[in-house]
Amino acid sequence: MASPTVENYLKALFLLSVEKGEVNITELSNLLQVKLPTANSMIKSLHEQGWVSYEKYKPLTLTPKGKKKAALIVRKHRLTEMYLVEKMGFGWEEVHEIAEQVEHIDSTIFFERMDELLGNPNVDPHGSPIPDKNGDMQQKVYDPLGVCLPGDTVKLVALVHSSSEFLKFLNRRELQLGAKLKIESIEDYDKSMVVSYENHSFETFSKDVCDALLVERLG
Amino acid sequence: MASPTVENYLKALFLLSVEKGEVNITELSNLLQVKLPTANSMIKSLHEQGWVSYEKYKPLTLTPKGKKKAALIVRKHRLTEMYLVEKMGFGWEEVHEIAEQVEHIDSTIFFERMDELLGNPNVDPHGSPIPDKNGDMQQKVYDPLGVCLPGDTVKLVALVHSSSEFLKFLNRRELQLGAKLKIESIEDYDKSMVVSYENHSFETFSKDVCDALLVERLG
DNA sequence: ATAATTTGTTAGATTAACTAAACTTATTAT
DNA sequence: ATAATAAGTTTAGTTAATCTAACAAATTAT
Repeated sequence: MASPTVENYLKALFLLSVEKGEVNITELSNLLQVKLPTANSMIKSLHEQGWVSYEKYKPLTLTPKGKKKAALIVRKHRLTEMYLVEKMGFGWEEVHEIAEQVEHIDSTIFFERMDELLGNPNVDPHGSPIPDKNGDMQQKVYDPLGVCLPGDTVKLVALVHSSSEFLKFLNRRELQLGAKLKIESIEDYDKSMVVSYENHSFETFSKDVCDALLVERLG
Repeated sequence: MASPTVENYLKALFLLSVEKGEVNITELSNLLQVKLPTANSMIKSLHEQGWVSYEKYKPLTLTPKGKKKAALIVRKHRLTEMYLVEKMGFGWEEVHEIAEQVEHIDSTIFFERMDELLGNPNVDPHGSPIPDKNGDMQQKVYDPLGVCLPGDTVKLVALVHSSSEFLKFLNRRELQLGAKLKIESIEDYDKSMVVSYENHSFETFSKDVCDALLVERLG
């Protein structure tokens, strides 16, 4: 029905609006790696097809139909990532590129079977929520590690972004989702944090890293 | 690199040349469900890109480069079918459509992992050979059940074609690859065969069906 | 308030993949 | 041998997705 290209535009609009609220065409074209006029003319066509609400020079919004469609693509993407990690033994840093392609497969039974074999997961390997079959996604709001205080004990539950560089950085430090972290101290000068977890004691994480780690307070 | 469309043309050329030797553009356009001029102009472009040898009004052949490329697409298709049946619990009649899409995924690690998890299979769920990593495919020549004689005992090892109607027909009769068949008798009038296997005694198969079942003689 | 910058739009082209219609070459049947 | 049919080719045109270049509107900074 919708081409992979159209699906990618819808997904990008969805993800941008989840993280920033408003979406403008420049951001969209950057994310999709196309030139501005390309995105502009595509937006016109998405508007004509009822996926997007659009007025010249105004920010973009998905229509309910567009939002649902987009959420279901995100669902396919995140289910695939989970499947690749859980059932095929891939690392969390390897799955994005593959899922980028698998998400466009048009087969209800394929993704339903994945979902079933995984036991209906509600988060992907990076802690991002998996929309349900109706396209509804409950976005939990977590604190970044960066707002916690010395002495706090927290559990790592999700990541703000999942670039493969960041994921490899975490791999090198053996830090995984679910890990219990204790904040030992905070360096006042640069806000870097010293934390302990599992068999890592007194690891130092920069402010940048801390702001990308989403945690749940314990106790 | 090559678009899914180009990949589909190469795969079609490969499969047609395996089963018929020569390939003409009309057959190709029928298989791909496009009009003759569409196939014609694509063939010109495949020729210019070095995938296909082509002279006006002459039958088509893949170049070695085209043949290897095509075989590796067939490899991805058949590995996927095997994976879907063995690891995801699909029936052999459900996997073709999904594999038609998955075969275009560009990811070496993905298909290598599949291959590994499957234990490097050399046939797909319909008994068709899976080309190796170099694109080499050894096509075994099997007898169709239709040439066997009363009293013969044979093993079902492959199918001539795998339309989902045919596969469902076999499902209804609980006939699977690997089944040992005993030929009880042949009806002279229409060449239909009466065979027994597993817990089915004296099932009748039409000539058409017998010619589509590939077997290996036992003992 | 106006100049500078950023953001968005339009116009004009290109490429890939497709079509219908018209035409040509090859094959087959009488 | 030639007419009829089948197969293949060319031409001209469409749509989706992209681009560059030029221009217009909106926002920001002085």
